[in-house]
Parts: sequence; C-alpha cells; structure tokens
Amino acid sequence: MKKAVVIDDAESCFLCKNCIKEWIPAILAHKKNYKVKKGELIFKEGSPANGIFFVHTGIVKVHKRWGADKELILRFAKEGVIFGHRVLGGNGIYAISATALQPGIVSYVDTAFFEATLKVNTDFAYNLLMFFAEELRVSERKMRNLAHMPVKGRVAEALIMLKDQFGLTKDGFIDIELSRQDLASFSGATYETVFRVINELIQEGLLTLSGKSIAISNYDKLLKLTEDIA
Amino acid sequence: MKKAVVIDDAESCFLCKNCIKEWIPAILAHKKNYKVKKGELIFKEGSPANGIFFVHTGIVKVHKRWGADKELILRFAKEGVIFGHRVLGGNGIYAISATALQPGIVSYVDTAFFEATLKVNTDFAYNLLMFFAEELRVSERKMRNLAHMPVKGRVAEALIMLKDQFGLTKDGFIDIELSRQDLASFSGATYETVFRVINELIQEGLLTLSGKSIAISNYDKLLKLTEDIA
DNA sequence: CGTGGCGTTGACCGGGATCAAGTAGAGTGG
DNA sequence: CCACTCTACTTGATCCCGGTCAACGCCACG
Repeated sequence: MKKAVVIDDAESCFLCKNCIKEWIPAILAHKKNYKVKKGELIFKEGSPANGIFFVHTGIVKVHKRWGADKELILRFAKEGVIFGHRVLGGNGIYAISATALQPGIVSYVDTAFFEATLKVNTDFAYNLLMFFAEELRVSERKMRNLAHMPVKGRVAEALIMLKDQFGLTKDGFIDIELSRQDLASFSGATYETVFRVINELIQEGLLTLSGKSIAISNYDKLLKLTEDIA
Repeated sequence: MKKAVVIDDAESCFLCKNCIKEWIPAILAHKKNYKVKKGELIFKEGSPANGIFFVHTGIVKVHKRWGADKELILRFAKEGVIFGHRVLGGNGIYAISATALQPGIVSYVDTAFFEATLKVNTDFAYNLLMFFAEELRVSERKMRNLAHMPVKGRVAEALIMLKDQFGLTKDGFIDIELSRQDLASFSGATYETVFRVINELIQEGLLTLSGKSIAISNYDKLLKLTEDIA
C-alpha cells in the first residue's frame, strides 16, 4: 500500500458519533490515512483483507464484478462512512471492490484492532449493528427490485437514492458527479438502456439535464415508478 | 397473535451459542413460543414490528413481495436461527414477510428487551454482528447474480445453497421439502422457467429427481454454472 | 490532423416472462 | 366407486424487454 498521510482529526471519530472520547487516542494510533486519486482502486475482490476502511473525504463506490467487464455497484460511501466492513467474520478475502470516485482520503484500521474495539466498545458495536441492519434492509429491497422491477423503476430508484444520499446543488441538481456507466452499474442495467430510459424520463418531464448533471423535476412521478402498482 | 405454548428449553439459548448462562432465566422470561402450521404466515411486510423471532423447530422462509403475485425468497431459516432481525433500528414496520414451510415452533422476543440485551451482552452483540456481516456478503452476491447471472446459474446456486444449508438425506437428496414455486422465488425466476432449467440440468446429468426431491449428481459441473467464466 | 475515448442512436436478437392449454393427482361429496 | 373440483405439474407458443453489436458524431489531446 502507498504511504500514509497525516491529517488532523483528533475530534472526529468514524461512524460512531457518540463513541467514547477516551478511545480517540487509541484509534488515532491504529489508524492510517491514505490519499486516493479519482478512479483509484482501493481494494479488489479476491485480494487478502486485513482491515476496514472509512471515508475521510471524498466518495467511494463499493462494487462487485461479473465476468470481465460487468459490475454491480452496491453502494456509495461518503464522508464518515465505513466500507470494507464485510471482512468481519469472513474468510480474509475481500468479496467486493472499492474505488474512489473523487480524490480524497480514506482511513484504514486493521481487523484485529477493529474487532478488539468492537468487543469492548459497546456503543460502537451497537451502532455498527444498527448500520448493518439498515444495510440489510436496503440490500433486500434492491434484490427484490433486481428480480422484479423493470429497468425504468430501478433507474428512478437509483436517482432518488442518490438525491437522498448526496443532496442537491443550489441549482437543484443531484450533487454527485457520476458517469453514465456508473449510474448504469448502480441500476443494474447496461449503459445504453439507462441512456434511453433517462431520455424517456426527460421526455415525460420527470428529469432535467445540464451537462451530465441530473435534476429531478417531478419527484412524485419518479417515486411512483418505484412502487409495485399491483 | 395466537397464544403462546410452553416448551422446555432452559438449556438452549438462541443464536449465541456461547452466550452467558446467567442470562438464560431472563431470556426465558421474555421469550414467547408460538406453534405455527405449515404455510402459516408469521408476519407480513408492512405490519407493525415489535419483536424478533427465532426458529425453535421447523423451517421458515423470509420473503419480500412484488405486486400481487410475485415474491423473492431472501433466505430460509432453520432451527436456532434468527429472523425478523432487520427491525433493529428500523421504522417499526416489517420490511419483509416470514412464512413457515414446516409445522414448528418459533420464539418471539420483543424489541425493547432484545435491544437491552444487545447493549449489555457483548458476546451476543458481537456474534450478531458477525452474523449480519455474513448475511450482507450473501446478499451482495445474490444481488450481483440477479443482475448478471443467467437463470440457469441462479438455479444451480440456489440448489447448492439448499444443499449446504439443509444437507442430504441418506439417499443423497437435498433434505428439504420445497415447492417448485418456492424454488423459483428463491432463484428469482418464474415457475415455468425454473421447471425447464431443471429439466435441462437433468438431461445434462447434473441432477436427479425422485418425486419432488432433488439430488445433485454432478456437483462440480453445477458449481461451474455459478462462476463467471469471463 | 489522426486517433482514441465517450456520448448517442439505430438494428437486431435472444433469454426468459407471459399466456394458454392439457395432464395428473388429491381430496370431497354424492 | 365415480364424477368433480382444485391445485400443482408439464409443455408449447408467443411476445417483448433489454442486452448486444455496430456505426457515427463529437471533442480533447498528442
């Protein structure tokens, strides 16, 4: 791995907002920060996993490959959120990959220290548990969507999730710079299909474009696409 | 809810195998056992969630609906395993449904007590965390499969998972009684397609049938179907 | 000016969903 | 014991969504 950079974050504890203050020195002692470039692969599925990461600054995509040139983006992680956490109890091999979407800094904690912390710091373990439960709910919804929802609905839901997670710029555009390819991988569809679907949505007045930025112009209709009408 | 039944399980603690002995009386005091019939709905997505379940005996399927008559089976739970655990940190509404596949007994613990236990019983919280991490890994793999893997591979993987989870009868058949409809919902495909695929697999000598029971006659070839050949 | 990457669009096609219809039990009531 | 429903299994025919492939335009960059 590249060499660590030093940043001043004595006040910021990852994930656990109400984590015990006395822990911070220990955490800092065991935490390494790495600068990542845009598009840089942080870790790759299949490679040995010895630790857990947090996003200090920037945006990271967590994804899983299929074949040579297909992938599914599982989630995006922004400032303060953990990733690579599925190494816990695993076989020491990352089951997923992580790539930086923006230049930024990621923090690394080795598994042994992380697990030790969990066993002692109840609040942290509890918060992580809640986080995992939420992740599971999201995963399960996404599974069902991939199995049954048409692409149009999945794109709609992807955009809504991006809006919820990253918010809007002052102009009302979803505040993330995302390639069409990544949007496609996040929706679980191909580049071309997503392209066509977005055009449809613009025709129908649900979306507006400005360059590659996307704005939601009719949230209610977009939301309706994500429901099982039955 | 129906009335609770009394069963003698003073020695058995759910999930957490190495959970502290002193807790057992408290757990028993807060645990209710319910007898369920084959096919009985235990809880339904959208209904208020006040607690967490464990399978005492029997088999339970955890599933999520789409529209009126489609569903995706997320997982099966057998003896000793928790389900409904995603209520943790949720909005008090079940996001999934659970249905008994076999007559059996399920145990119920209300959320408040469960969360209190988590906060105090570190081992239990830690074990649950590991369990969640594993569930996440499985979910993520399943998501990718639904997005990219063809139905044949998904059926193959479903059968392998069933074999791993439920084992084999002395005759070498997968030891679970499962309707074709459920197998289809577990694979994320339709009844008819799964039917055809299974026939193919039999033709190719990978599977053998006996009534509704399925035996894997060529595990290696079946496993190969679940790989991304690239 | 070429050239390579990405956005854009059309044409095609195939996996799998859908529809429909026939068959085989398993009760159930007469 | 037989007719009759009901549900699950089986199979063929058809359709269409969305993946694949290919071509073209555009712009940046060497």
